[in-house]
Amino acid sequence: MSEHRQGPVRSEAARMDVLHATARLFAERGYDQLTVEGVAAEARVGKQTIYRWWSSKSALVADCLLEGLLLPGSFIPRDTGDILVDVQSWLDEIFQVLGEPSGQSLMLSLLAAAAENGDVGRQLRASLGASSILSARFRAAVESSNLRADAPLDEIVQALVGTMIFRTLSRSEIEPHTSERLARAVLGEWVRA
Amino acid sequence: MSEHRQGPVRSEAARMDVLHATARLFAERGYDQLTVEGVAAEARVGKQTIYRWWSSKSALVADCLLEGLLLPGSFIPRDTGDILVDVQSWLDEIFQVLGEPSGQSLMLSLLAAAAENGDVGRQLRASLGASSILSARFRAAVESSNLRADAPLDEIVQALVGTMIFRTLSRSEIEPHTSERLARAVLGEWVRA
Amino acid sequence: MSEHRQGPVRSEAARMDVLHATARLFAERGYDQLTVEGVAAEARVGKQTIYRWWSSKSALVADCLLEGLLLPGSFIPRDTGDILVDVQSWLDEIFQVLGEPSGQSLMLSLLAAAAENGDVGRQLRASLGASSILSARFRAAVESSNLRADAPLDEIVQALVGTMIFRTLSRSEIEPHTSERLARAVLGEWVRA
Amino acid sequence: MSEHRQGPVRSEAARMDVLHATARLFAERGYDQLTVEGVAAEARVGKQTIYRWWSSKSALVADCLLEGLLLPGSFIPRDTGDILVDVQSWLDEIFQVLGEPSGQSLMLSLLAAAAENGDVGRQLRASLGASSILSARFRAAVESSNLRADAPLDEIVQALVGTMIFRTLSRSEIEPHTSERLARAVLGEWVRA
DNA sequence: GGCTAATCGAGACGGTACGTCCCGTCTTTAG
DNA sequence: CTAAAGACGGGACGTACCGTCTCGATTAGCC
Repeated sequence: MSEHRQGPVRSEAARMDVLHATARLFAERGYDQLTVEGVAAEARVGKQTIYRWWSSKSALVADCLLEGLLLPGSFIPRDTGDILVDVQSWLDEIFQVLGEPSGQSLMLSLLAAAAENGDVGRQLRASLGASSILSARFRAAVESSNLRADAPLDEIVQALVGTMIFRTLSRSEIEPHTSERLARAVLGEWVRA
Repeated sequence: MSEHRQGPVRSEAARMDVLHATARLFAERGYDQLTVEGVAAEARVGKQTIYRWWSSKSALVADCLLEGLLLPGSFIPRDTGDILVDVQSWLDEIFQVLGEPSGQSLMLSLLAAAAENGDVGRQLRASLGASSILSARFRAAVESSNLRADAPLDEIVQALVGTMIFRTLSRSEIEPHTSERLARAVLGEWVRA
Repeated sequence: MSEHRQGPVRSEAARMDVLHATARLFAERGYDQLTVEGVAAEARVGKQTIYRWWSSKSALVADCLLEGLLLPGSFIPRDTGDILVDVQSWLDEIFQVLGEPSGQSLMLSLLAAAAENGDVGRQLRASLGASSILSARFRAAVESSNLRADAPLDEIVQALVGTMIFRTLSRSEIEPHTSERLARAVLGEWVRA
Repeated sequence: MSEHRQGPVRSEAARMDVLHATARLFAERGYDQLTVEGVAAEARVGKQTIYRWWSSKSALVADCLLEGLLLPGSFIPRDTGDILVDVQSWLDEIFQVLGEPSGQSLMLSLLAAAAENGDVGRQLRASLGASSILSARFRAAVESSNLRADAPLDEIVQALVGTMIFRTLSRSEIEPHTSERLARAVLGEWVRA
């Protein structure tokens, strides 16, 4: 009854080879040095096998992101009971990574990919935005009355992540107390003693 | 005694032709469709004339940004005396522009250029960050005691601009009351009745 | 005792579909535009079905030639009793066909195929050379004493056919009286009053 | 007054590098193994430099032929005073070369190129046809009354060369006395004691 | 009737070469 | 010495086919 397709089926091995090669080269050389030809060579795969399933190099990157091959295991915010402190140390950790050249250039590459390709952008939102671990921490804080129930959680997350992105793009140096000021600026209003 | 140079000096006409051509093509086709060859043709200029004075296409874009050829005349926040209201309407205006395809893709192209080239990024900070008109409005609000004197102005500006950038990159739809919630999230703490 | 095979035997339908598709595409587009993939599609046959039975596209063409699908029904020389006249009008007919673009390009394609593949070349010899209808006419002329018994028939046929091939390859225009001069040049010696 | 073009002029060095590389690869590997990419690599030249000046690989071959880089110094017929003998030994020499695999495959490659590209074909005619050294020998024979004045020289040359081509394409073995029979078949009529 | 093996269509696979676009450098002529 | 024009060596693009392989369905002979 069902619709049957004849012929060979997509090779999962080839698919993963391509994605791993993409991730490897992306991390090594960055987004704009990434080439489809290079990925094909690294993955020992025909170029056509890439173009058959992905429309462009940015689609490759989006898919890698989806498979979790690009971002290191998310930064998990601590839970000391004090949301302000936890967000501060979360920001510190991130600024730490973005302070290193490799961390910075990985982020810039991701942003370049996101600027070029909507799927990468949306994927990035999924990783860093409302559905992220940070969001979960905020919801927990609301639960435990550490945050006011009417706090605009999405906007707060976006403001924090957006600041990181803006600072990365604008190559801002990290000054002392940045995390503290930022956390207080955005969260201060909504924290309960 | 002094160092004399023979021959004609740099042609200002050629310089502006190049920058205008860059701006035109950037706006029309976006950053990654922009090519040095295309700019040279559009400006009716030899390629070498471009490479003599600029190091890459991203340097061209950075220079255009500096000359104010890319961003439409800055959004000037109103001054009704109520900073919260003024920031809200400023955000509304911006979200309006970013809601249109042309505004969105101009912004995405700028972000792509900034991700690729530090000068563009720093230039972007100069246009949108601490030295921006929005910052000036905040300082005025502090002056008039509409904002607390200890408000972390830079962080606030970064949070607002960063949110815009994050939402653009992640292709977020603009929902009603976004501006209101965002302004309150970030400014609430620091506004004085 | 004998070697037995199980399973279905070669499909004659598929075989003819392939050969007809080859002949059609060969005539339409010429030899070097001919592709195995195109033949498979035109014949609605899997590529493997072609590769199972033929080793290359030139083998396909050789087979078509063998089946008589490429050359239009051979040019049959008249028999007026005067071999010189008959050869002349045979040459006229052929030069006529080779004068038209379609005839010329069919011939050129055949020559390309023959240059690439020995089987095609040998097949061409079988069609045009010693075993051809022209040869038969010569033998008849010898029989009826219209040609000397010691006439080197093979060399004469080769000289006539070879001239046609050379003129085709070199894109020579056909001038008036060519047939007459050629027939006399090659045959004159051997004709008997 | 005259039309001046600015800018660099075609590089003669690059031109000759390309042609020599083409000739080398053509002789080594034959026409259908010849690739534009391979020529570019061998000549250490950008592909675009080839495509800028030649339309296809067959145009490269035609140009090589024109520059005399493909055919070994023409076979020069002897002049013993007896045209029949001289043509015979000329044919022997050629059949000798075409008997060797390398000579045969060079010829087949040339024929393939000629079948594909009219310029190659016309060039081949210039090298082997009416303007050839063989033709000159025939004219000398007419001069010295060794050949009848009304002998159709062009047709005779074409018949001889055409036979060689046909025999090459059809992979005919060379039998003893072929040259003799062929020379007599085509020339017999016109030779004077 | 069930089993085995070869056929068929379709088409994914690793590759090679295509012809084009653009890079950044170099070369030429004009002013 | 600058400028335009544009040829140069090079690298990547996205496409077309190559010849091999894998898949599910079908079909012919054998037990």
